[in-house]
Amino acid sequence: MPELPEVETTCRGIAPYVEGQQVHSVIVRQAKLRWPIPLSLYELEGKKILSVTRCAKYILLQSTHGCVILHLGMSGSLRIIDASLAPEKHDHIDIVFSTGKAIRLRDPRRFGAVLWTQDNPLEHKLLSKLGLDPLSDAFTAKFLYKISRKRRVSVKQFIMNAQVVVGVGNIYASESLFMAGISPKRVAGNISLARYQKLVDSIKIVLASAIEQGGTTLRGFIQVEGKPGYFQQQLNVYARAGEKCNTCNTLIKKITQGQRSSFYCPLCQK
DNA sequence: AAAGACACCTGTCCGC
DNA sequence: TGCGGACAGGTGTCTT
Repeated sequence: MPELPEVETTCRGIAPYVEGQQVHSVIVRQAKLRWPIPLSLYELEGKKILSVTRCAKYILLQSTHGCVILHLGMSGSLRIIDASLAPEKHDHIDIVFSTGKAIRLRDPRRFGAVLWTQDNPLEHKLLSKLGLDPLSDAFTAKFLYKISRKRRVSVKQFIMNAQVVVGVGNIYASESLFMAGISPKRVAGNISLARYQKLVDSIKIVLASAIEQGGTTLRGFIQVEGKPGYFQQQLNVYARAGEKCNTCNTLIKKITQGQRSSFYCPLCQK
């Protein structure tokens, strides 16, 4: 699923159908997601949605009295549908509006989450300790350089650490490191400020570009209107093990780091 | 405090 | 065609 660009694309897609709308009903067909769907979610019924925002990879639906905290996990997606449309196998939750439209959550693996809070969602346990948003001005080379000193973890795992920077998942971590010319195996604490500058620039470019393309679709990820994202057409290394580097024709390598696959060009990335 | 292993769950793909 | 195993875009929690 969803890394930051897919979540951002999803937010933008649902916002026009959701903001300012009255919730008619909440339908839960499968309550066993990552955490059980709380019964308090039904408090959303009758409320009006004020805003749709993204915080890290969480989608926040702020209503007049309480906020839905939604996460798509590995395989989740949201669509806007007519509420009368028959649900399919993994369509677990609908939020139905008085307009007759509904948000429908589909999530085969059920690593996603739907929670409800009456408090400030940013103070929620899941959100309060998150690192910087990579698209914010606060996310700078100086920041990465400073907090990486004495860290012995690989740079790839470091930029995937949500306590450092949020939203850089497995695809865009590999892609950003390729663009920056940095090996994913480099130790985070040994990287120079100048190279972190290159990395920060690359992360921002890769993510912004992926958002423009509607995200990456590898295994059926769909956007709100049911279309796929198109960024996979410009992946340089991710899922390309054994293929030729687009820059130098060297074969792309695949290694395992922190139990996740990493892809890189051994010649372009040092 | 940091790093690593493991957990959650289903679908798909590849080799035999 | 069927079956077993590896693998998949995430992240909280527990153990070293």
